Amino acid sequence: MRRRRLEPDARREQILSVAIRLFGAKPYAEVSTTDVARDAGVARGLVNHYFGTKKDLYLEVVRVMLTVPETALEQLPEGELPERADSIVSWFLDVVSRHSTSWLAATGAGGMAGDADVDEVIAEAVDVAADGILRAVGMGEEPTPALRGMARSYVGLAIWTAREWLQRGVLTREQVHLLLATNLVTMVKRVFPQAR
Amino acid sequence: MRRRRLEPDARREQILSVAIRLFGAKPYAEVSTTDVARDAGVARGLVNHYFGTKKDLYLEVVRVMLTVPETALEQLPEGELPERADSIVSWFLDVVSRHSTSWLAATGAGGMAGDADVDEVIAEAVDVAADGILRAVGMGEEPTPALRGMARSYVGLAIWTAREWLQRGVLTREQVHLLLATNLVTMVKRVFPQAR
DNA sequence: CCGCCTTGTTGACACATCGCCAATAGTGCT
DNA sequence: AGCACTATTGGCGATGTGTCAACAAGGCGG
Repeated sequence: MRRRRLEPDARREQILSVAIRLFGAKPYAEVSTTDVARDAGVARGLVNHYFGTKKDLYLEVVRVMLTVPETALEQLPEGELPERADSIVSWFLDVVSRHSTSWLAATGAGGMAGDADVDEVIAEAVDVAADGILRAVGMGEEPTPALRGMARSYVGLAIWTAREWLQRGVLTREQVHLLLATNLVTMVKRVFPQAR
Repeated sequence: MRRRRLEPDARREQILSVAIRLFGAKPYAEVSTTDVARDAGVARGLVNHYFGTKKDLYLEVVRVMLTVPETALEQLPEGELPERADSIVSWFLDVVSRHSTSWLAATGAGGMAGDADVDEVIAEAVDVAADGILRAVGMGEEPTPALRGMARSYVGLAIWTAREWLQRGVLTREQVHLLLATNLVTMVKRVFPQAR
Protein backbone atom coordinates (compact mmCIF):
# COMPACT_ATOMS: atom_id res chain seq x y z
CA MET A 1 0.00 0.00 0.00
CA ARG A 2 1.73 3.05 -1.27
CA ARG A 3 0.50 6.08 0.58
CA ARG A 4 0.92 9.58 -0.68
CA ARG A 5 1.38 12.79 1.26
CA LEU A 6 -0.62 15.80 0.18
CA GLU A 7 -0.64 19.40 1.25
CA PRO A 8 -3.18 19.76 4.05
CA ASP A 9 -5.28 22.14 1.96
CA ALA A 10 -5.31 19.80 -1.01
CA ARG A 11 -6.21 16.76 1.06
CA ARG A 12 -8.92 18.65 2.88
CA GLU A 13 -10.35 19.86 -0.38
CA GLN A 14 -10.33 16.37 -1.84
CA ILE A 15 -12.10 14.81 1.11
CA LEU A 16 -14.62 17.63 1.12
CA SER A 17 -15.49 17.13 -2.53
CA VAL A 18 -16.09 13.45 -1.94
CA ALA A 19 -18.28 14.29 1.03
CA ILE A 20 -20.26 16.76 -1.05
CA ARG A 21 -20.91 14.10 -3.65
CA LEU A 22 -22.01 11.50 -1.12
CA PHE A 23 -24.14 13.76 1.05
CA GLY A 24 -25.73 15.10 -2.10
CA ALA A 25 -26.77 11.62 -3.13
CA LYS A 26 -27.80 10.03 0.17
CA PRO A 27 -29.25 11.35 3.42
CA TYR A 28 -27.02 12.08 6.37
CA ALA A 29 -27.62 8.86 8.26
CA GLU A 30 -26.88 6.69 5.25
CA VAL A 31 -23.45 8.17 4.64
CA SER A 32 -20.76 6.81 6.95
CA THR A 33 -17.38 8.38 7.48
CA THR A 34 -16.06 5.04 6.30
CA ASP A 35 -17.75 5.65 2.94
CA VAL A 36 -16.18 9.07 2.66
CA ALA A 37 -12.77 7.73 3.60
CA ARG A 38 -13.00 4.79 1.20
CA ASP A 39 -14.11 6.93 -1.75
CA ALA A 40 -11.29 9.34 -0.98
CA GLY A 41 -8.79 6.50 -0.75
CA VAL A 42 -7.85 7.49 2.75
CA ALA A 43 -7.94 6.14 6.29
CA ARG A 44 -11.07 6.95 8.21
CA GLY A 45 -9.11 8.64 10.96
CA LEU A 46 -7.93 11.26 8.53
CA VAL A 47 -11.45 12.50 7.94
CA ASN A 48 -11.81 13.18 11.63
CA HIS A 49 -8.36 14.72 11.70
CA TYR A 50 -9.32 17.34 9.13
CA PHE A 51 -12.96 17.95 9.95
CA GLY A 52 -13.40 16.89 13.55
CA THR A 53 -16.70 15.15 13.96
CA LYS A 54 -18.95 13.74 11.26
CA LYS A 55 -21.48 16.47 11.86
CA ASP A 56 -18.77 19.09 11.47
CA LEU A 57 -17.98 17.65 8.07
CA TYR A 58 -21.66 17.71 7.18
CA LEU A 59 -21.97 21.33 8.26
CA GLU A 60 -19.07 22.19 5.99
CA VAL A 61 -20.77 20.40 3.12
CA VAL A 62 -24.08 22.18 3.60
CA ARG A 63 -22.29 25.49 3.94
CA VAL A 64 -20.57 25.00 0.61
CA MET A 65 -23.75 23.84 -1.10
CA LEU A 66 -25.63 26.91 0.05
CA THR A 67 -22.85 29.41 -0.53
CA VAL A 68 -22.55 28.63 -4.21
CA PRO A 69 -25.72 30.51 -5.17
CA GLU A 70 -24.82 33.88 -3.65
CA THR A 71 -22.48 34.61 -6.50
CA ALA A 72 -24.17 37.12 -8.73
CA LEU A 73 -26.96 39.22 -7.38
CA GLU A 74 -24.55 42.06 -7.88
CA GLN A 75 -26.33 44.04 -10.57
CA LEU A 76 -29.55 45.24 -9.00
CA PRO A 77 -32.44 45.05 -11.44
CA GLU A 78 -33.84 48.24 -12.91
CA GLY A 79 -37.37 49.41 -13.59
CA GLU A 80 -40.59 49.47 -11.62
CA LEU A 81 -41.51 46.99 -8.95
CA PRO A 82 -43.14 44.32 -11.12
CA GLU A 83 -40.17 44.23 -13.48
CA ARG A 84 -37.75 44.06 -10.57
CA ALA A 85 -39.69 41.19 -9.07
CA ASP A 86 -39.50 39.33 -12.38
CA SER A 87 -35.76 39.81 -12.55
CA ILE A 88 -35.20 38.63 -9.01
CA VAL A 89 -37.33 35.55 -9.45
CA SER A 90 -35.69 34.69 -12.76
CA TRP A 91 -32.28 34.96 -11.22
CA PHE A 92 -33.28 32.79 -8.29
CA LEU A 93 -34.80 30.09 -10.46
CA ASP A 94 -31.76 30.06 -12.73
CA VAL A 95 -29.36 29.61 -9.85
CA VAL A 96 -31.46 26.98 -8.16
CA SER A 97 -32.11 24.88 -11.23
CA ARG A 98 -28.45 24.96 -12.19
CA HIS A 99 -27.26 23.28 -8.96
CA SER A 100 -30.58 21.57 -8.38
CA THR A 101 -29.37 18.34 -6.84
CA SER A 102 -27.00 19.83 -4.31
CA TRP A 103 -29.36 22.68 -3.60
CA LEU A 104 -32.20 20.25 -2.95
CA ALA A 105 -30.00 18.21 -0.67
CA ALA A 106 -28.91 21.25 1.29
CA THR A 107 -32.33 22.82 1.75
CA GLY A 108 -33.85 19.41 2.33
CA ALA A 109 -31.43 19.10 5.20
CA GLY A 110 -33.65 21.81 6.64
CA GLY A 111 -33.09 20.87 10.22
CA MET A 112 -31.63 17.38 10.25
CA ALA A 113 -34.39 16.59 12.70
CA GLY A 114 -34.03 19.78 14.65
CA ASP A 115 -30.29 19.91 15.03
CA ALA A 116 -29.37 23.40 16.17
CA ASP A 117 -26.07 23.68 14.30
CA VAL A 118 -27.53 22.67 10.95
CA ASP A 119 -30.41 25.06 11.49
CA GLU A 120 -27.95 27.85 12.07
CA VAL A 121 -26.07 27.23 8.85
CA ILE A 122 -29.30 27.28 6.89
CA ALA A 123 -30.53 30.31 8.76
CA GLU A 124 -27.40 32.21 7.76
CA ALA A 125 -27.93 31.40 4.10
CA VAL A 126 -31.55 32.46 4.37
CA ASP A 127 -30.44 35.70 6.00
CA VAL A 128 -28.16 36.45 3.11
CA ALA A 129 -30.93 35.76 0.63
CA ALA A 130 -33.42 37.86 2.58
CA ASP A 131 -31.10 40.85 2.68
CA GLY A 132 -30.52 40.44 -1.03
CA ILE A 133 -34.25 40.57 -1.64
CA LEU A 134 -34.67 43.69 0.45
CA ARG A 135 -31.86 45.43 -1.35
CA ALA A 136 -33.21 44.43 -4.74
CA VAL A 137 -36.61 45.93 -4.00
CA GLY A 138 -35.10 49.07 -2.58
CA MET A 139 -35.77 48.50 1.11
CA GLY A 140 -32.29 47.51 2.11
CA GLU A 141 -31.54 50.58 4.22
CA GLU A 142 -30.98 49.17 7.72
CA PRO A 143 -34.14 47.08 7.90
CA THR A 144 -35.92 46.47 11.19
CA PRO A 145 -35.78 42.96 12.66
CA ALA A 146 -39.45 42.52 11.76
CA LEU A 147 -38.83 43.47 8.16
CA ARG A 148 -35.99 41.01 7.89
CA GLY A 149 -38.23 38.38 9.42
CA MET A 150 -40.85 39.01 6.77
CA ALA A 151 -38.21 38.81 4.07
CA ARG A 152 -37.04 35.51 5.50
CA SER A 153 -40.60 34.25 5.30
CA TYR A 154 -40.66 35.11 1.63
CA VAL A 155 -37.40 33.24 1.15
CA GLY A 156 -39.07 30.29 2.81
CA LEU A 157 -41.88 30.49 0.29
CA ALA A 158 -39.35 30.57 -2.50
CA ILE A 159 -37.54 27.53 -1.17
CA TRP A 160 -40.74 25.53 -0.75
CA THR A 161 -42.06 26.47 -4.14
CA ALA A 162 -38.80 25.66 -5.88
CA ARG A 163 -38.75 22.29 -4.18
CA GLU A 164 -42.31 21.72 -5.33
CA TRP A 165 -41.09 22.40 -8.84
CA LEU A 166 -37.76 20.57 -8.89
CA GLN A 167 -38.52 17.65 -6.66
CA ARG A 168 -42.16 16.81 -7.25
CA GLY A 169 -42.49 18.25 -10.72
CA VAL A 170 -46.12 19.27 -10.38
CA LEU A 171 -45.48 22.90 -11.28
CA THR A 172 -43.97 24.32 -14.43
CA ARG A 173 -41.29 26.94 -14.28
CA GLU A 174 -43.77 29.50 -15.56
CA GLN A 175 -46.20 28.73 -12.77
CA VAL A 176 -43.46 28.93 -10.16
CA HIS A 177 -42.32 32.22 -11.61
CA LEU A 178 -45.80 33.65 -11.53
CA LEU A 179 -46.40 32.53 -7.99
CA LEU A 180 -43.18 33.96 -6.63
CA ALA A 181 -43.25 37.21 -8.55
CA THR A 182 -46.86 37.92 -7.69
CA ASN A 183 -46.39 37.26 -4.02
CA LEU A 184 -43.23 39.33 -3.92
CA VAL A 185 -45.10 42.32 -5.27
CA THR A 186 -47.82 41.82 -2.69
CA MET A 187 -45.25 41.53 0.07
CA VAL A 188 -43.48 44.72 -0.90
CA LYS A 189 -46.63 46.78 -1.37
CA ARG A 190 -48.92 45.51 1.36
CA VAL A 191 -46.91 43.63 3.98
CA PHE A 192 -43.41 45.02 4.32
CA PRO A 193 -44.67 48.56 5.04
CA GLN A 194 -46.35 47.22 8.20
CA ALA A 195 -43.06 46.22 9.80
CA ARG A 196 -42.46 48.78 12.54
CA MET B 1 -37.06 -6.08 39.99
CA ARG B 2 -40.82 -6.32 39.84
CA ARG B 3 -41.98 -6.12 36.28
CA ARG B 4 -45.52 -5.42 35.30
CA ARG B 5 -47.46 -6.70 32.35
CA LEU B 6 -49.59 -4.25 30.42
CA GLU B 7 -52.01 -4.64 27.58
CA PRO B 8 -50.07 -4.23 24.35
CA ASP B 9 -52.08 -1.15 23.43
CA ALA B 10 -51.47 0.47 26.79
CA ARG B 11 -47.76 -0.26 26.77
CA ARG B 12 -47.42 0.96 23.23
CA GLU B 13 -49.23 4.14 24.09
CA GLN B 14 -47.06 4.72 27.14
CA ILE B 15 -43.81 4.26 25.27
CA LEU B 16 -45.08 6.49 22.49
CA SER B 17 -45.92 9.32 24.89
CA VAL B 18 -42.43 9.15 26.37
CA ALA B 19 -40.95 9.21 22.90
CA ILE B 20 -43.05 12.24 21.98
CA ARG B 21 -41.78 14.08 25.02
CA LEU B 22 -38.14 13.25 24.33
CA PHE B 23 -38.18 13.87 20.59
CA GLY B 24 -39.99 17.11 21.26
CA ALA B 25 -37.20 18.27 23.54
CA LYS B 26 -34.09 17.03 21.75
CA PRO B 27 -33.17 16.38 18.12
CA TYR B 28 -33.37 12.90 16.66
CA ALA B 29 -29.72 12.01 16.99
CA GLU B 30 -29.56 13.00 20.64
CA VAL B 31 -32.38 10.74 21.71
CA SER B 32 -31.38 7.11 22.08
CA THR B 33 -33.76 4.22 22.31
CA THR B 34 -32.09 3.58 25.66
CA ASP B 35 -33.34 6.98 26.84
CA VAL B 36 -36.87 6.16 25.74
CA ALA B 37 -36.75 2.76 27.41
CA ARG B 38 -35.32 4.15 30.65
CA ASP B 39 -37.88 6.93 30.92
CA ALA B 40 -40.61 4.42 30.23
CA GLY B 41 -39.22 2.05 32.85
CA VAL B 42 -38.88 -0.68 30.28
CA ALA B 43 -36.22 -2.80 28.63
CA ARG B 44 -34.81 -1.38 25.44
CA GLY B 45 -35.77 -4.45 23.48
CA LEU B 46 -39.42 -3.74 24.13
CA VAL B 47 -39.24 -0.49 22.24
CA ASN B 48 -38.06 -2.36 19.17
CA HIS B 49 -40.66 -5.03 19.75
CA TYR B 50 -43.49 -2.51 19.56
CA PHE B 51 -42.17 -0.03 17.04
CA GLY B 52 -39.59 -1.87 15.02
CA THR B 53 -36.69 0.38 14.25
CA LYS B 54 -35.81 3.66 15.93
CA LYS B 55 -36.76 5.56 12.81
CA ASP B 56 -40.13 3.83 12.76
CA LEU B 57 -40.72 5.09 16.27
CA TYR B 58 -39.71 8.56 15.21
CA LEU B 59 -42.05 8.47 12.23
CA GLU B 60 -44.87 7.53 14.55
CA VAL B 61 -43.99 10.45 16.81
CA VAL B 62 -43.92 12.97 13.98
CA ARG B 63 -47.15 11.59 12.62
CA VAL B 64 -48.87 12.13 15.94
CA MET B 65 -47.42 15.61 16.37
CA LEU B 66 -48.67 16.68 12.97
CA THR B 67 -52.04 14.97 13.14
CA VAL B 68 -53.14 16.83 16.25
CA PRO B 69 -53.86 20.06 14.37
CA GLU B 70 -56.31 18.67 11.81
CA THR B 71 -59.04 18.55 14.41
CA ALA B 72 -61.36 21.40 13.68
CA LEU B 73 -61.39 23.00 10.29
CA GLU B 74 -64.86 21.56 10.05
CA GLN B 75 -66.92 24.71 9.94
CA LEU B 76 -65.93 26.49 6.75
CA PRO B 77 -65.70 30.23 7.24
CA GLU B 78 -68.37 32.46 5.77
CA GLY B 79 -68.24 35.79 4.00
CA GLU B 80 -66.17 37.24 1.20
CA LEU B 81 -62.63 36.21 0.44
CA PRO B 82 -60.77 38.61 2.75
CA GLU B 83 -62.91 37.58 5.72
CA ARG B 84 -62.44 33.94 4.89
CA ALA B 85 -58.70 34.38 4.71
CA ASP B 86 -58.72 36.03 8.13
CA SER B 87 -60.66 33.14 9.61
CA ILE B 88 -58.37 30.52 8.12
CA VAL B 89 -55.24 32.28 9.29
CA SER B 90 -56.63 32.83 12.77
CA TRP B 91 -57.52 29.18 13.06
CA PHE B 92 -54.09 28.13 11.88
CA LEU B 93 -52.27 30.42 14.27
CA ASP B 94 -54.43 29.28 17.18
CA VAL B 95 -53.73 25.63 16.54
CA VAL B 96 -50.04 26.13 15.98
CA SER B 97 -49.44 28.30 19.01
CA ARG B 98 -51.35 25.89 21.24
CA HIS B 99 -49.04 22.94 20.53
CA SER B 100 -46.10 25.16 19.68
CA THR B 101 -43.28 23.04 21.05
CA SER B 102 -44.28 19.75 19.48
CA TRP B 103 -45.37 21.47 16.29
CA LEU B 104 -42.03 23.21 16.01
CA ALA B 105 -40.23 19.94 16.61
CA ALA B 106 -42.26 18.16 13.97
CA THR B 107 -42.00 20.77 11.25
CA GLY B 108 -38.37 21.39 12.13
CA ALA B 109 -37.81 17.74 11.36
CA GLY B 110 -38.66 18.90 7.85
CA GLY B 111 -36.29 16.60 6.12
CA MET B 112 -34.18 14.95 8.76
CA ALA B 113 -31.32 15.50 6.40
CA GLY B 114 -33.23 14.29 3.42
CA ASP B 115 -34.65 11.07 4.75
CA ALA B 116 -37.35 9.93 2.36
CA ASP B 117 -39.67 8.39 4.94
CA VAL B 118 -39.74 11.44 7.18
CA ASP B 119 -40.29 13.63 4.15
CA GLU B 120 -43.26 11.53 3.20
CA VAL B 121 -44.92 11.87 6.60
CA ILE B 122 -44.54 15.62 6.50
CA ALA B 123 -45.69 15.73 2.90
CA GLU B 124 -48.89 13.96 3.85
CA ALA B 125 -49.62 16.45 6.59
CA VAL B 126 -48.94 19.31 4.20
CA ASP B 127 -51.29 17.71 1.69
CA VAL B 128 -54.07 17.62 4.24
CA ALA B 129 -53.49 21.24 5.10
CA ALA B 130 -53.35 22.27 1.45
CA ASP B 131 -56.63 20.56 0.66
CA GLY B 132 -58.16 22.23 3.69
CA ILE B 133 -57.07 25.61 2.38
CA LEU B 134 -58.50 24.95 -1.05
CA ARG B 135 -61.81 23.85 0.38
CA ALA B 136 -61.96 26.86 2.69
CA VAL B 137 -61.51 29.28 -0.18
CA GLY B 138 -64.02 27.47 -2.32
CA MET B 139 -61.67 25.83 -4.79
CA GLY B 140 -61.79 22.35 -3.36
CA GLU B 141 -63.65 20.73 -6.26
CA GLU B 142 -61.18 18.14 -7.57
CA PRO B 143 -58.18 20.43 -7.87
CA THR B 144 -55.55 19.88 -10.54
CA PRO B 145 -52.11 18.67 -9.44
CA ALA B 146 -50.71 22.11 -10.17
CA LEU B 147 -53.32 23.79 -8.01
CA ARG B 148 -52.56 21.47 -5.13
CA GLY B 149 -48.87 22.19 -5.61
CA MET B 150 -49.52 25.89 -5.33
CA ALA B 151 -51.58 25.34 -2.22
CA ARG B 152 -48.74 23.30 -0.75
CA SER B 153 -46.42 26.20 -1.44
CA TYR B 154 -48.70 28.45 0.54
CA VAL B 155 -48.69 25.97 3.39
CA GLY B 156 -44.91 26.13 3.25
CA LEU B 157 -45.07 29.88 3.61
CA ALA B 158 -47.38 29.48 6.58
CA ILE B 159 -45.03 27.03 8.24
CA TRP B 160 -41.99 29.20 7.71
CA THR B 161 -43.71 32.32 8.90
CA ALA B 162 -45.10 30.65 11.98
CA ARG B 163 -41.65 29.35 12.82
CA GLU B 164 -40.30 32.86 12.39
CA TRP B 165 -42.87 33.98 14.89
CA LEU B 166 -42.73 31.19 17.47
CA GLN B 167 -39.09 30.27 17.33
CA ARG B 168 -37.24 33.49 16.62
CA GLY B 169 -39.79 35.88 18.01
CA VAL B 170 -39.04 38.70 15.57
CA LEU B 171 -42.62 38.98 14.35
CA THR B 172 -45.75 39.72 16.34
CA ARG B 173 -48.85 37.66 15.88
CA GLU B 174 -50.51 40.61 14.18
CA GLN B 175 -47.70 40.89 11.66
CA VAL B 176 -47.80 37.16 10.95
CA HIS B 177 -51.54 37.33 10.52
CA LEU B 178 -51.31 40.22 8.10
CA LEU B 179 -48.60 38.52 6.09
CA LEU B 180 -50.41 35.23 5.72
CA ALA B 181 -53.87 36.66 5.11
CA THR B 182 -52.65 39.14 2.51
CA ASN B 183 -50.68 36.56 0.60
CA LEU B 184 -53.54 34.11 0.72
CA VAL B 185 -55.83 36.62 -0.93
CA THR B 186 -53.21 37.27 -3.58
CA MET B 187 -52.77 33.57 -4.19
CA VAL B 188 -56.48 32.93 -4.62
CA LYS B 189 -57.11 35.90 -6.86
CA ARG B 190 -53.98 36.07 -8.98
CA VAL B 191 -52.10 32.76 -8.80
CA PHE B 192 -54.45 29.85 -8.29
CA PRO B 193 -56.50 30.71 -11.41
CA GLN B 194 -53.38 30.12 -13.51
CA ALA B 195 -53.15 26.45 -12.59
CA ARG B 196 -54.25 24.52 -15.65
C1' DC C 1 23.70 9.59 -1.68
C1' DC C 2 22.37 8.95 3.14
C1' DG C 3 20.38 9.73 7.61
C1' DC C 4 17.32 12.81 10.05
C1' DC C 5 13.29 15.21 11.14
C1' DT C 6 8.94 17.15 10.36
C1' DT C 7 4.29 15.93 9.90
C1' DG C 8 0.78 13.81 6.95
C1' DT C 9 -1.20 9.36 7.55
C1' DT C 10 -2.43 5.01 9.35
C1' DG C 11 -4.46 1.22 12.16
C1' DA C 12 -6.45 -0.29 16.22
C1' DC C 13 -8.63 0.43 20.60
C1' DA C 14 -12.59 1.92 23.53
C1' DC C 15 -17.10 3.23 23.52
C1' DA C 16 -21.85 3.99 22.18
C1' DT C 17 -26.03 2.54 19.83
C1' DC C 18 -28.97 -0.46 17.41
C1' DG C 19 -31.66 -4.78 15.83
C1' DC C 20 -32.53 -9.32 17.12
C1' DC C 21 -33.89 -13.45 19.64
C1' DA C 22 -33.96 -17.15 22.93
C1' DA C 23 -35.02 -17.32 27.71
C1' DT C 24 -37.86 -15.67 31.50
C1' DA C 25 -41.63 -14.63 34.31
C1' DG C 26 -46.23 -12.10 34.92
C1' DT C 27 -51.18 -13.05 34.70
C1' DG C 28 -55.57 -14.82 33.65
C1' DC C 29 -57.93 -19.32 33.21
C1' DT C 30 -59.23 -24.00 34.27
C1' DA D 1 -52.74 -24.61 42.66
C1' DG D 2 -51.08 -25.59 38.24
C1' DC D 3 -50.91 -24.34 33.48
C1' DA D 4 -50.50 -22.06 29.23
C1' DC D 5 -50.09 -17.85 26.84
C1' DT D 6 -47.39 -14.03 25.90
C1' DA D 7 -45.53 -9.62 27.56
C1' DT D 8 -40.99 -8.66 28.87
C1' DT D 9 -36.24 -9.13 29.62
C1' DG D 10 -31.15 -9.30 29.02
C1' DG D 11 -27.40 -10.17 26.35
C1' DC D 12 -25.14 -11.11 21.76
C1' DG D 13 -23.34 -9.49 17.34
C1' DA D 14 -22.88 -5.94 14.10
C1' DT D 15 -22.08 -1.30 12.84
C1' DG D 16 -20.42 3.38 13.36
C1' DT D 17 -17.69 6.98 15.63
C1' DG D 18 -13.79 9.64 18.03
C1' DT D 19 -9.16 9.34 19.62
C1' DC D 20 -4.36 8.59 19.78
C1' DA D 21 0.13 6.58 19.66
C1' DA D 22 2.90 4.74 16.12
C1' DC D 23 4.43 4.79 11.31
C1' DA D 24 6.41 6.40 7.08
C1' DA D 25 6.64 9.84 3.02
C1' DG D 26 9.33 13.34 1.41
C1' DG D 27 12.24 17.42 1.92
C1' DC D 28 16.65 19.09 3.83
C1' DG D 29 21.42 19.33 5.47
C1' DG D 30 25.69 17.01 5.49
